[in-house]
Amino acid sequence: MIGCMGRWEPNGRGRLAQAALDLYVERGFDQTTVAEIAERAGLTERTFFRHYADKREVLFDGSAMLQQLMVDAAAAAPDDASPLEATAAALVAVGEMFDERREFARRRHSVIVANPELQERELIKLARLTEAIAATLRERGVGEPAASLTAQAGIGVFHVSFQRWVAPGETRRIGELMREGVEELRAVMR
Amino acid sequence: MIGCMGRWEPNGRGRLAQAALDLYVERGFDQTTVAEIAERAGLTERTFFRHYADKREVLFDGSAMLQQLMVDAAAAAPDDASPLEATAAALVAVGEMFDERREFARRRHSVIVANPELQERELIKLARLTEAIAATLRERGVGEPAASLTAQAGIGVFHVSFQRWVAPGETRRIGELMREGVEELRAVMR
DNA sequence: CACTCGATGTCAGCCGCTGACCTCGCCTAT
DNA sequence: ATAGGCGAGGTCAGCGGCTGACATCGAGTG
Repeated sequence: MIGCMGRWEPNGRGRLAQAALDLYVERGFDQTTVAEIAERAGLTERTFFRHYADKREVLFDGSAMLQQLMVDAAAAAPDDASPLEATAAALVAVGEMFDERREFARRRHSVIVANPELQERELIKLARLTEAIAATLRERGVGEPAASLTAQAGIGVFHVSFQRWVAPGETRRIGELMREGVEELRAVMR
Repeated sequence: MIGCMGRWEPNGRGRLAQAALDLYVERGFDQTTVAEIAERAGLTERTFFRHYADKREVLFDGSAMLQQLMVDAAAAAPDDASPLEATAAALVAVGEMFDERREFARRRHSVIVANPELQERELIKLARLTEAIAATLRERGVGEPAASLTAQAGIGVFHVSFQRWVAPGETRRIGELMREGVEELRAVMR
C-alpha cells in the first residue's frame, strides 16, 4: 500500500521533471532530447511519455493546482461580491504561493521566454484558466459576455503582473503588483 | 519580371493553403499528413515547408496583415485620443474585413476549435498582436503597465467578440459585438 | 505460492521537420 | 543569342518526438 515505488527508485515523475528543467536551463529546450532527460532521471524515453503528454508538458505540472486554487477562491467569495471582486479574490489566493517560489519561477520563466513552443503552451494554460474562472462566475449568476470579459481582464492583470514580478531586479510581491494592475486597468477603462 | 511562376503552375503557396484547409476540414488536422497536402497541391512535402514553417502555420497566413492593420489604425488615432480610444480604433479597423469573410472564418474556426495545437498557435498570434499594440501605445506616450493592460483588454474584447461572431446562428456584425464588449467591460470594471 | 496489478522496459514504426545538394526555367547583360 | 544569375522546386537521408503492442519486474493479496 505504501510501496508503489516503480521498479527501482521512488518518484520517477519528480526526477523526470527535475532532470528536464535542469537540462532545459543548461543547454536549451531544443537542444535537449527526451532520451537525455530520461537517461538523467534513470528511466527510459517511453516512460517519460507515460508521465507527460509531451516534451513541453513537464514544465506545466503545477498548472492544474493553480487553476483549482483560483477557481475555489473565486467560488468562495461572498454571494454579494461583484464579478470583479470574485476574480480579484482568485488573484489574491495565488499571491503567497508564488512569493515563496520566486527563484524557481524565474528559472522556469527563463526557459519559457527563450522558446516559442513553450510560450504557446503557457498561453493555452492561461486560456483554460480563463475559461474556468468564467465558468465559475457564470455559476455565480454572472451573464455573458460579462463573465468571459471579467475573467479575461483578471487573467490579463495576472499575466502582466507575473511578467513584472519575475523581471530581474523586481522585489515587490506579486500581490502588490496585481493590486496595482487592477487599479491601473480601472483607470484606463474609465 | 511578371513571370516568377515556379516550375509549373502558378501560386503554389495559395494552392498549398487551399489544399490544407480542405483536408483539415474533411478528415481533421491530425489525420492529415503534410505529404497529402503537398500531393493535392501538386507539389512535394519539402516544398510545403519552404512556404510554411510548420503544418499549423498554413492556417495563420493572414495574421501578419491583421496585425499591420490594427497597429496602423492605433497609431493613426488623433494625438489627444485616450489609450482606450486608440485601441478601439484598431478594433474598428478590422471589422469590415472580417464581416466580408464570415463563412471562411467559420470554416477555419471549426478546424481550430477541434485541435489544441492549433489553439496554441492562435493564442500566440493574439499574444504577439497584443504586444504590438502595447508597443504602439507606448510610442504614443502611454506608460507601463497601462499600455500592456489596455492592449490586453482590447484584444480580450476582440477575442470574446470573435468567438460570439463565428458562433452558429449569430448574425450581428463583429463591430457591433466589439462595441458591446467594450461597454460591458467598462461596466464590470466600474 | 500462484495471481493480480501497476509501473517500467523493449521494439518497431510513423510522421513532422531539416540540411545538403541537384534541377529547371525565366531573366538580364553582354 | 548565349552565359550565367537566381529563385522556385525536387530528391534523399536522417533526427527526434511520439505511439502502439507486448514483455517484464516488483510488490501486495488471497
